[in-house]
Amino acid sequence: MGIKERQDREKQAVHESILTAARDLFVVEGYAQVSIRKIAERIEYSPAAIYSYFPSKDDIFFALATEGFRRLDDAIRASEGAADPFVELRDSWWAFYQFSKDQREFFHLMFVDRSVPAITEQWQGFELLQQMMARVAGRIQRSIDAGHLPATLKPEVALHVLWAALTGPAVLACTCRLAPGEDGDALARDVLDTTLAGLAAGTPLSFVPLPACTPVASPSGVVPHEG
Amino acid sequence: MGIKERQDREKQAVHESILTAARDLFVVEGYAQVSIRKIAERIEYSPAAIYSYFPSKDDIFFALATEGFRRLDDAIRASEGAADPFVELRDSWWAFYQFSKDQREFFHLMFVDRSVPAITEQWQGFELLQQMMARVAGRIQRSIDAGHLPATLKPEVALHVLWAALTGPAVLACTCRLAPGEDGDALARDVLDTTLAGLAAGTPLSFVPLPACTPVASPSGVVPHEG
DNA sequence: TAGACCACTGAACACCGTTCAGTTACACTG
DNA sequence: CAGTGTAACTGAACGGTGTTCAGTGGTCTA
Repeated sequence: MGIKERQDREKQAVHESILTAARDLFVVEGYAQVSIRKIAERIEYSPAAIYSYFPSKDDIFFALATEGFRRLDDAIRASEGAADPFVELRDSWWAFYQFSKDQREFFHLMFVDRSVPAITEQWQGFELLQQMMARVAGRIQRSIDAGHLPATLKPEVALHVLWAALTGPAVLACTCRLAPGEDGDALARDVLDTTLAGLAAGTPLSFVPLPACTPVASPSGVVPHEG
Repeated sequence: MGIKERQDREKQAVHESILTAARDLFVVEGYAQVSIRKIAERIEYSPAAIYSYFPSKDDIFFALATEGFRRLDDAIRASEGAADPFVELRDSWWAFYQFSKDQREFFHLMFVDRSVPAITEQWQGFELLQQMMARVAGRIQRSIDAGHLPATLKPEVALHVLWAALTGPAVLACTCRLAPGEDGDALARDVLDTTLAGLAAGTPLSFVPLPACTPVASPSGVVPHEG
């Protein structure tokens, strides 16, 4: 009874072809330029057919964002191998930044675009993300063990700090917000080295309340994040 | 001969009302939800009338982004006053982060949204931006003079590093990319303190070439930035 | 072979940004 | 005051968007 299998295979093939068409279009033209009709034309189906495979356009790009995390994982794993654990840690984050340049549209989808919903445990790429983070956290731990970073540093805190700090220059480059003539690579490198130096300096993190900061009343309404 | 003046005033009033309507709509609903037709309905003009005042929708939001820089400037100036120059410097960047939370949609327009074109010297807010940067650079200089930061540090380099690093947590919060349950404020504070500690540690910046990093061939095509 | 199922289509809906011919109200000129 | 020119403004349209839905046609099942 291979009929069901063949049908499943065929469905899967169309499913894949939609993703391939969407990827091909958005990698060169960006999210905003990709329409359901263009995807449909490319795979030689009617626009309506796509809705048998994905509930909405955003779901197609959510799937691509998930693929983006796999690609990022590959890039970070490819940066393994340096003898010095601290150099290897630095390579991880340089790979993260390089990913934001080389896979610009994927990066935008994963970290910038608001039409991609927030990260939750339910998301199918969540486990991969955790594995990826665990891998980098391992490199941080080895740097601690080797004495490059203070023993008081929690790897997961350092991980988030590095992640957030490096996201900055990556986003600025990705959204063309660098000052005219500014060197994005130099900026990213400076941010990376400064953050690593700051972590090495052993600043207490996530514990001290902010002293003497300008008090700002923040309206704490729940901000829905675009439908 | 006040006729021309009155007409100019009236034109200016409509011009303002368009910006006001656009601002009111996008502050609560976000850029994507604001349409020319909604703005037109709000100011009780036909959609086509708006094109007598702004060449395109993007130009309306470009004007609002410029206004956003004025608001950011206000927020940073309001953070002045701490006795210790290093605390005042820290307050500047905390104000920057708070701005990204309190004026979420403005921040998004200014630093994240790709439909806002790249910053150039021709842009009318460029001078304000430079003044704002000079003000913060002055705070950095005072921190150097007071011995909180090394004398070898170039204020403008430190400025860009802080800017880029703080943009990271702000963007992650703004685009809902924080891990479930993650405290955005704590992350921003950690990034800020780590970066300041890194700068204080006197890491050489913008000079050393990257040693032992994974070589990545970057396709250096000019990436046009969405029409 | 009859019937069920389901992938798929064509047409439509309600939007969008933008353009343009044409109207209308107003200021200036003779 | 009458006529003219100008510029603001409108209504309708164009070509696009994401999405929905009734209907069709082919394939598999009983």
